[in-house]
Amino acid sequence: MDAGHMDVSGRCQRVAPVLARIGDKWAVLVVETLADGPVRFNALKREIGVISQRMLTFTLRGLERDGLVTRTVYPTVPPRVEYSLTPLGQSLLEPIGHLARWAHEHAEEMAAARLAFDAETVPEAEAAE
Amino acid sequence: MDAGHMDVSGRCQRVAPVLARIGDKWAVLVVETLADGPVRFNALKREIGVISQRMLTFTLRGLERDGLVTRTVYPTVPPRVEYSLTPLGQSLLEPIGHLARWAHEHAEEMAAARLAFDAETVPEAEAAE
DNA sequence: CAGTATCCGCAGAGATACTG
DNA sequence: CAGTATCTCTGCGGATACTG
Repeated sequence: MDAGHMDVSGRCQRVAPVLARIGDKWAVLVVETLADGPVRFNALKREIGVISQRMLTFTLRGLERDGLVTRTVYPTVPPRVEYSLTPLGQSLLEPIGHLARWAHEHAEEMAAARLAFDAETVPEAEAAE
Repeated sequence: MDAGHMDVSGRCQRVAPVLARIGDKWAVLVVETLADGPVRFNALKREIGVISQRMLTFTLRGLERDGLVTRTVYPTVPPRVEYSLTPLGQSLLEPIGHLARWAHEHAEEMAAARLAFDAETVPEAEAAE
């Protein structure tokens, strides 16, 4: 874990898997939803809304594998499975909070930049026609 | 930009595009490489190492569109194009720095969790055979 | 040097149906 | 309720070749 991760420009690439997790379309959403406490599978599904079972299961597996969430099964007659954040998962809330703050504060700037860029690009495509 | 982004659990989804950027396989890498100052296209390519032209161009376009980097063309005989971070792009260095810190500090924990999870899962698959 | 254009393979992701 | 299994389609991402 100390070497063999410098394949890019000399910067430590241990961050790459974390970036991948953060970039995961659903992972952050699930973590955020779990922030307030344990949530059952279908409740999670309902909260997120548009996610498919397959993706939710897949995402939860990944998070569980990375030690970010725990899966607790209550062997009741209607099966009841609760997911909750591990301390590691909770600690992740901090950096993604920073990210969310940045996103919130600069969303307009980015949107404006996009409009400006598209205004510069799209008309050319139309004019070429 | 004030409404119509609450499709998930009531949390503002303006962060989603930012998350997508961060999650972009190459975007963060490019931004980090640009942190020290303007870099030319091929230098960028060489620094990153394994990226294809297509992806580098694509990534740079996206970053430019989002107002994170600027593209400056010097009309010399051998074309010279420099990319550099905008103030917005530089401000992004902060949250991803937090993220990198977290990644660095918890990489071992995550790796251990993975090993434990796989040790729990893989043998079952082998035992079933 | 700095791209653009084209083709292709593979993984991500949704829909659906079935099980314990 | 909480998944697993299968099928499929989209689009990311790489390799290659060509252009200004």
